[in-house]
Parts: sequence; structure tokens; C-alpha cells
Amino acid sequence: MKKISPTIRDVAAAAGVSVATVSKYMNGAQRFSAPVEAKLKAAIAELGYRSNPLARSMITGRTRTIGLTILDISNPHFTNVVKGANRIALRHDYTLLLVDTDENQARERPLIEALAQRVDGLIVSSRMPDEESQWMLDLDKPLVLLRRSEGLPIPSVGIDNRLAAYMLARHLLNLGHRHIAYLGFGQARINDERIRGARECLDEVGLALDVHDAHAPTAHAGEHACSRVMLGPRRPQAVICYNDLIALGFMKEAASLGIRVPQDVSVTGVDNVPYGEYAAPALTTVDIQSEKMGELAMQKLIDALAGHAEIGHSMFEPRLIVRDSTAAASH
Amino acid sequence: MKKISPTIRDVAAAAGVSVATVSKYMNGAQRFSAPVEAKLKAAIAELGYRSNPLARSMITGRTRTIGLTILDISNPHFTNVVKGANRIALRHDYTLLLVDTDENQARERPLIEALAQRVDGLIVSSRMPDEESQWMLDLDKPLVLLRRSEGLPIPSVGIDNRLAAYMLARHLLNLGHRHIAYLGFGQARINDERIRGARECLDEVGLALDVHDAHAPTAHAGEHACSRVMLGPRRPQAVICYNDLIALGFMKEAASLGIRVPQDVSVTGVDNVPYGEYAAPALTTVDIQSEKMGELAMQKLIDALAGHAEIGHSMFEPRLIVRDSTAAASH
DNA sequence: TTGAAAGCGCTAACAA
DNA sequence: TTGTTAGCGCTTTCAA
Repeated sequence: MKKISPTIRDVAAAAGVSVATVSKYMNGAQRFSAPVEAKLKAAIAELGYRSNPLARSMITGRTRTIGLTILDISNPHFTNVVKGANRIALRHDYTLLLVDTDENQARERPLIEALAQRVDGLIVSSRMPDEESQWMLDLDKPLVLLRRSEGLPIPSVGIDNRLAAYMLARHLLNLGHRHIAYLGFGQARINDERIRGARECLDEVGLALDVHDAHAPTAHAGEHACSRVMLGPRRPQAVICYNDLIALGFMKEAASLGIRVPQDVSVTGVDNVPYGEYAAPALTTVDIQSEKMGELAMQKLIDALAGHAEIGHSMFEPRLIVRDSTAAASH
Repeated sequence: MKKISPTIRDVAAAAGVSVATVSKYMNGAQRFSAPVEAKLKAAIAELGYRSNPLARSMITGRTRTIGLTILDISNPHFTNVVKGANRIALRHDYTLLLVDTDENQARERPLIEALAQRVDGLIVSSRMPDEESQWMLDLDKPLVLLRRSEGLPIPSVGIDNRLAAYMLARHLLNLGHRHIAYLGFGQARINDERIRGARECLDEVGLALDVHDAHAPTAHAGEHACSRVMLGPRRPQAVICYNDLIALGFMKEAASLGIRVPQDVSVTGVDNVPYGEYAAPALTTVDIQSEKMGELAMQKLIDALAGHAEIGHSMFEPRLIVRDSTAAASH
């Protein structure tokens, strides 16, 4: 027996008041006379009434939902972003509408446009270049980008990628490495920034950076790329990987090729995903504070929703985490 | 200049037809005469009209959204569940409303009740015992549980936990281990099933299982528990951990205690999270097909939404993955 | 094939 | 403090 849920009218009738009174009561909008309040309380409890959020949203125009689009929830970096964003959302009584675009560029725009209609605001992680992202402005919803948005008047949260790569390069130089390779992911917008950072550092001492591409930001791609990088004509002493997943895969494959990390090659990642610590050897990386990024992005969005709009880029500072996958050059 | 988005009435006016006609056109409900169709198409394109999903939902009662509550998105097992569920949802044009309850039991019920009002159906992962979950039936929405629900008439998806643990115990017995410990997580409902499975196997050869508790399903908890298990009075030859995260943490701490895995102690996990493969040593575990669980749960829910309701438990078969963290007993 | 009209459940002026 | 009333943007009979 499926009971239809009671409406505000049922409550009004049961309590002997008007629907407006019930509405105000539900929203805690004002004070009520004792008898009315008592009757309302009783009627609501009796019927098990809960106001319909859809109907309310249609009028108020607010859904208390935040849309979050990410490229791949399997990537621990994004997992942590979600975790952080969710924590702040929950605290402010918002819910997350999650869209995992699965690294599928074509799908991204329609998915985001559809999402925008059902939420109060969006946090977007996308690989789309700024020049092709103009349409985001037409969504007409508060937005926060998870990256630096140079050309767009949209607040954003990110990390100093140039500095992160610079720090890794510096660390490797300090260890005595001279031939350093970069195993990147060209599709990512931030890949260029990282290359630039590493180059900048090597330039200072007159060294060149060998750039390779893994074609995907995954451990599997790192495994695949390893032999290409390590068994090619110019074998590097150290490899800076685009992210920890690629580095993890790279190290695993190196082991099966009989190449020892860090004795034969030093390896670094970026992201500080939770499992780099448990890898063999533990991964040297740069902490980019993924969870805090999610938190700040959500906080910015909620602030914007509350009228404290503020367009600007917030940049977290990278922090080098030295573990066992990097060691002094041997020669 | 913020342009208000056009309504169905604007389109009707621009096209010189009624709102009913526009509505039907938007829903592809029927055929139209050529001139009407042309005018509609033009007006819609001109105004950039997109129908308001909220208003539609209020009438139809459907939101094309599925609620998914999980205990902790940071746990790769749940990450994969989300991934799988999302894939199927996307395919059927549904969106995921994600709630991460953060292992917070008290919050669970109100969060789920609120969520239920905004979605067409829910997939729920919870630690609440069946006896305390009666209220879920009153949500009046199609539901799928991510676990076995003995007492509840709710479809569910899970894994054969008894068998999973049995397999691990058997594997360790085959390797010659006699003193086997279990490092569990008592809060989890399935913990008992796993204990039972391992006990059953050991019973067959007249051995006992030493049961410990890690108090959390995390790598950190595993690290913490390691010395307690390994430096206590009865040091085990092998440890079956509740999940891979605990096992990963356990192995890391073992290394810093100077205990070698697998020479001094064999360690296993459960879940087959993506990073067990990159750990040192690579982790022996049981694959529970997290992603497929998410997919199936979503598929069941979508079927139920389409009227093909079917209450029943679907159980995936565990699969033993032997890697390097287990080895023959040395004595 | 098209349109008129009656709501969906609720909020928000405004009046009383 | 409480009630009346007019919608929010859309779908859905039902009639034309």
C-alpha cells in the first residue's frame, strides 16, 4: 500500500490554518502563537510531512546543490578534491551533484550545461582551453574553476605548477643528476606549466630537459611509457612524471625491466596521492593539497552564492615530499 | 547584463504557437506539421531555450537523478563503486547525487532521508544493521543496498565475504602457515562474515584464528595495529586483513619494525584496490569487483525504475589474486 | 495536429 | 500573527 506523501495543503487542513502559515512555519520565518504552533507541530508529526524540495526550488530558484565535474574519480587527486568539497558542502547544508566526465572531452560541454540547470553553482575541472570555454560564462551560475583561468573572469583554485616542477628539478639537480627527463601528459593544460618550470630550473645550469609523453594520466600509461623512456637512445638518470599515478606505473615497469629505482634512475611524481607512501620504493613527490583545493573551491563558491563574489585565482603552494624513489646520482 | 533565461512561454510567443505545442515538441511526444516544426526550431535556437528540469520534475515526479550514499569516497573500493555506478547512470541519462557520509553513523539517516526527496532512487552503502534500517522502506523510493540484506525486502548487491576469507585462509594454509591472525574492522557488518569464513577453513584442520581489530578501515589504522599484532605474545605467521588499506598500512609499519613481508609474515588484504599492485611487496588480495558492483547496483535500480522490480541479492564471486606479500612458511 | 485550461506543491507579496 | 491570492515553468487532459 503506497501512501502518497502529504502536501502542505494536507497539513494546513489538519492543523486548521492556511498554507501560508504552514509554509512560514516550515521555513522558520517568524514566530507563532502558541496554539497555532502546537497544532502545526502535531499535524506535521501526525502526517509525517516533509516539504517538497523541488517545489520550493522552483520558486526560490535555489536547490542547495552544487555541481562538481571532474575528469576521473578513479584518480586519487580528484577523489581528494571531492572529499574536501563534500566536507565544506555538507557543513553548509549543500549536496554534491557529481559528474565524472571520464576524460571525455566531447561529452563535457553538454553534461555541464545540463548540470548547470539543476544546481546553484558549479565547480569545474576541465581540460578545455580558456579560449574554448567562453560558453561557461553563459551558464549564468556562479562558477569556480579547478585550474588557473587566465582569460576568463571566473574565480579559480589551483596550484603553482611551474614552481612544483621547478622544485622537483632543483631536488634532482641537487642530487647530482644531469640528464633529466620529463614524462608528461600533453592533454593536460597544466602540462606546459610543469615543463616550463622544470626547464627554467635546468636552464640555470645549462642543461636540457628531455620531454616524453605518457598519453594518459594513469599508472597503466606510466608502465607503458617506461621502456620507451628508459631503453631509448638517451637514458635519463632521473624522471619527473606528470603525476604520481604515472610515476607508480613507471616504477613498477622499471622493476620488471631490471632497472632499479632509485639506484639506476630517480623517479618523482606530483600530487602526493595517498598510496605513493606505500609504493616500492616510497615515491618522492610534490604535495598539491588536493583536499584543501576542493575545500577552498567549495568555500569560494558558497561565498559567491552568498553574494561575496570575488574573481581571482587562489594558488596553493606546492611542498616537496622526499621519499625513497630519488637518490644521489651514482658515477 | 544578466539575461533571464527564456521560458516555454517566450518560445510559444516567438513561434506563434501554444505552450502545449512547445512542450510536446520538447518532449518529442508526437509529429508536427512542417511549418510549425520549422518555427519551433527557429524560435528555440533563436532564444537559446532549454526547458527547466525543475519545473518538469515537479510535474512528472521524476528527476533523472540517482542518489548514492557511500561511507568514504577516499576508500578506493568506494571510488570504484562510484565509477561503475556513474558509468551506467550516464549511459541511461541519469546523474549521480553523491553523499559521502564520512563514516558518520549519526548523520546517515537524516542525510539519506533528505536525499530521497530529490532523487528517483537510491543506492545505499551503510553500516546500519538490518533491524535498524526499517525506516528505509518508508522512503518510498526504489532502493538498492550495497551489501546483503537478509531481513529487508530490498534488492542488494554484494560479494560472498565468507568465501573470500575462506579462500585467503586456504591459500595461507597451503603455504604451510599454522598460526594465522585476522586483523578486522568490527564496525563493518561484513566483518563477522569474513571471520566466519576464515574460521571455517581453519576449523577443518583444527586450527584457531587469532582475531584483532584495527578500529578503522584505513591504511593509518593498519599501521597503528601492526605492532600490537606482531609484537604481542602470539606472533602470527600470516595476517588476513579486513581490507587492502589496512594491509598496506600494516606492511609499511612492519617494514619499519624490521619485520620482513613475506619472509617473516605473510599479509593479505581484501578489495583489490588499484594500488596494492604498486605496494612493496605487491599485495596478495581478493578481487571483489568493486566497479562491477557499482554497475550492477545501478543497473538494478534503473531496472526497478523502469518497472522491472526484482528483490533479490546478487553476489559476485571473489577471486584470489596472489602477489608477493604471501609466501611459504619458513620453519 | 494544435490549443485552452487546470494544476504540480510551494513561496511571497500584500492585506487583514 | 495569520490568511488570500497570484504565480514559479512546466505537463497533461480534453476539446477543437
